[in-house]
Amino acid sequence: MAKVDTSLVARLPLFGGVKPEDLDEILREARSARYPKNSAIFEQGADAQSFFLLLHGHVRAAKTTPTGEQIVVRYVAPGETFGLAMAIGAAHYPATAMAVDDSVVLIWPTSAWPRLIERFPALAANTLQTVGTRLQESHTRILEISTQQVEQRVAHALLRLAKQSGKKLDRGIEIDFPISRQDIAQMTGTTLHTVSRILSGWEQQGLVESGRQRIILRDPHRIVVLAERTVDSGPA
Amino acid sequence: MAKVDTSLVARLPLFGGVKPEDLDEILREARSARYPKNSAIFEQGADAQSFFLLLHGHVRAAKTTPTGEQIVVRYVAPGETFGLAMAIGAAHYPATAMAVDDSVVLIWPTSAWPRLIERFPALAANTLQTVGTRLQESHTRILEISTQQVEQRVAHALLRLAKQSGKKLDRGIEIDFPISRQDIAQMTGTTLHTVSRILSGWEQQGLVESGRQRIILRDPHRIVVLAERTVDSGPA
DNA sequence: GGCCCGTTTTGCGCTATCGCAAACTATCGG
DNA sequence: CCGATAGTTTGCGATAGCGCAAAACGGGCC
Repeated sequence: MAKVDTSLVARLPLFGGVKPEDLDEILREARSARYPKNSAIFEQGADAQSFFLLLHGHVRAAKTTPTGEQIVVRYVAPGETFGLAMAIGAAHYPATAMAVDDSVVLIWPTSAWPRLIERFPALAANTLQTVGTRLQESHTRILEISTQQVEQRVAHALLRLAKQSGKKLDRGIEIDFPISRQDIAQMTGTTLHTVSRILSGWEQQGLVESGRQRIILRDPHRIVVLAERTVDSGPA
Repeated sequence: MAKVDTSLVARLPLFGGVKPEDLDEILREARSARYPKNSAIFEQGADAQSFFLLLHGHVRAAKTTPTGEQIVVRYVAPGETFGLAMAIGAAHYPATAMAVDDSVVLIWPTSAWPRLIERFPALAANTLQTVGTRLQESHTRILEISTQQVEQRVAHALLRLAKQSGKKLDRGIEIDFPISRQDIAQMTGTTLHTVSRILSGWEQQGLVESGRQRIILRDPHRIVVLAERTVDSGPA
């Protein structure tokens, strides 16, 4: 049913070690769907009926507290899976997924997962690998929130976004999907006000160029320096 | 070689869906070892030559920054695995593991993992599950550090420790391994001073009873209330 | 072309929490 | 039994970052 080009997805880590003909079979179980910019893909707490592979676009996964505050768990880039609640044995999605750009995804029913990993054990191994990597990143993030100041955390966050979804311009590297100050605040455990102040400062120093939901790193190297700078003071 | 009683480990989540005779085979690949209190099991950055299953005792996994600050990634309770670097495709341990109590572990060589999961796919599925669960917990922790104040975070941390490794006393619930103010600070992203102040306060209110590396929750219910309390003020 | 709405910027006072320093106190080894 | 050591408590000043409020700014829509 899915008229997805096999060759496009064959190289993804998820399918490493899977034979081409098997890949066909796996893909046959999926359907594809398009989500317009700013549409919800699934909501935190909803039944985890499907899991997803992002083909085009960008998806924001965010977790909300009972009192309404949000954090951005991650931005999903093309080629990555999301909504893997079932792999971890959860009946409900632990976060909300929203397309931040027009996005195209492959969708498998959660119910297909047990059969898939039984027939294709490499899937489980590959998924374990990516989930494990995310766990590590998550720990790194905890380490940063716990030990660094806001400016450094913002620097790290932007550098990561640039690496994951940066678009090379001659003026610098642009994060190639819409992202607000608020979003960055939710990635770094601070407020949009503080992020705004920081970016304003950086803009004056020529480190970044930014506007409405748009950020260009003009001097990535100096931002790296900022990110690694130890707490103590600047020039005496 | 391992003279471990099969029945003791058969019920662990890791071995769910594994036939008893297979379990024998798996265990034959492991050796067991004893680590005295405060001895290191592996160091962050070292070659990930083994992975572990904790049988008795308690292990602290901590991550260190280049500048020496630490955070506690988690406390490992009996029956849990740790040091799974290979499952996530890492050649080196991303954290340091230390026995906080005299501990007994099963040790498999990392090199055995690929073969094990090939022969026993349930192992991969089970591990995926536990790693996924840890990922979720990790996200919850980020959410807490980002949105709650220190007192609430400490409350949550203690409640979790109590649930995971609490020993029922008639005076309350005791966390049944040695844990310092510093440790709790490293779990909650604060300083030992702040933790000390908070616990002192709680002690006066009869919420806890604590001493040197020892904490008893005397009134878990009221601590739950504290943990969930929204930021704003107390009684007017 | 003008209006409306979501985003961003910025000022300002406030405070939770840190950081340092110093005193105190269990616990363990001898 | 006593001293050394690691952990804990507490005071006090400093401050990074928050929270509120208001203004400026785009950009798209009609």
